Amino acid sequence: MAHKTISDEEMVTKALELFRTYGFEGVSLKQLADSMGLEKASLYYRFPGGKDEIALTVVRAVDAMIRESIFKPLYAAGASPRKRVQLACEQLREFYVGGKKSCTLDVMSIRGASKEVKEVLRGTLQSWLDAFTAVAKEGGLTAAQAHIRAEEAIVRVEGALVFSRVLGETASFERTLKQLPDFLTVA
Amino acid sequence: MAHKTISDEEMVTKALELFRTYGFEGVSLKQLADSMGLEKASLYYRFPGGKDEIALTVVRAVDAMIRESIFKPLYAAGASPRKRVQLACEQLREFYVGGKKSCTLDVMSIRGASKEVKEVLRGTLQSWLDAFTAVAKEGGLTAAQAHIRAEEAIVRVEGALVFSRVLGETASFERTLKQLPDFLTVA
DNA sequence: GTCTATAAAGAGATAGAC
DNA sequence: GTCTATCTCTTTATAGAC
Repeated sequence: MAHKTISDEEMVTKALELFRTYGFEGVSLKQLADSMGLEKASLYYRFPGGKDEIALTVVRAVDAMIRESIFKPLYAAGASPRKRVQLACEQLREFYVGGKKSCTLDVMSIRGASKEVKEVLRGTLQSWLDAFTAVAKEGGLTAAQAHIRAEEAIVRVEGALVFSRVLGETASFERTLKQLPDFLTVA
Repeated sequence: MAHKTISDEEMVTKALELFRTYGFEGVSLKQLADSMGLEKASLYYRFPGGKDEIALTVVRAVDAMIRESIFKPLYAAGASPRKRVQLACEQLREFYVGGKKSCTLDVMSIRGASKEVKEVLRGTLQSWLDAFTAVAKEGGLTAAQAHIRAEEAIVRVEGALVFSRVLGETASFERTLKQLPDFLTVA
């Protein structure tokens, strides 16, 4: 066929890859179009709002993705709280590719993206906090303790990703993930 | 006078403020010039390499700044290791304005900046790691323990800054700083 | 050492053919 | 649903007056 076809899902995947690497301001419509095998104008057919709308779609997709693969299993009964955290860590490892890829909460929260994008990021982080808090409570921690541990757990993951990016290593990210199951469930 | 004058130091201060807020790609020469009260062309007189050179100057200045205000006091005898970490935390609080400002290690390490910039960031982080490790050893931790604690301490600071930025709060940053003196010196 | 003016390339965005 | 063509604005960068 003369015209390229690419599913919405693939478009979001390509866009996510670019945004998480170069940040919102660091990605141009040409880069986005090239990565999808389309012309710039074609992107406006699917995303009339341009780059802002693409970015918003991406962070919403990431939100849905990790809600499904990480937060939801944390609430699911059937396995022990510790085991569920362990599972969540495996998903985190996969999403961040062993610490080699940055977090959209980090790179997309640098000023430049729209208010809507920041609002989505805020919601994602809050849900992450809630999920970690819930599982920590179930693990036996007090409500206050659970909240603090949840916050610190996320802080460590985000910090390890920054640390890993700057030093070009992944050991700190791996060590951080290993700590989480006990950190979130053992008083 | 008809022509504006601004010291190199003030230029770097203005540029740092912009870069740490908007990231490398998010800052234009016009923004830089405006913030300094100069025309774009005037920036090229002082920084013939353009934006790349300005960014490099900024991260080098930050490196020198925190080397002097944070790392050096950590090595200075006279106070207990714990007290020295406490002092370093006060400097960190000041530099990050209580958690309201981002870290250049974070925002400038997102792809877009030059290799030289990344190399400087890497050096700054390594020196930070060394300083925290040294004080932790002095505090009584084993070499292996000290290194891990140093790494984790930095991870927590960087993570708390990201967390604070996304949620628009500063409590997590403050809590993180409060932990550091004991975390780095008590086995 | 800073300015005005301008070049050249790239950005986001739209119109209209197919 | 994607294309080519084009528009406008911004970006980086340079030339030359003062």
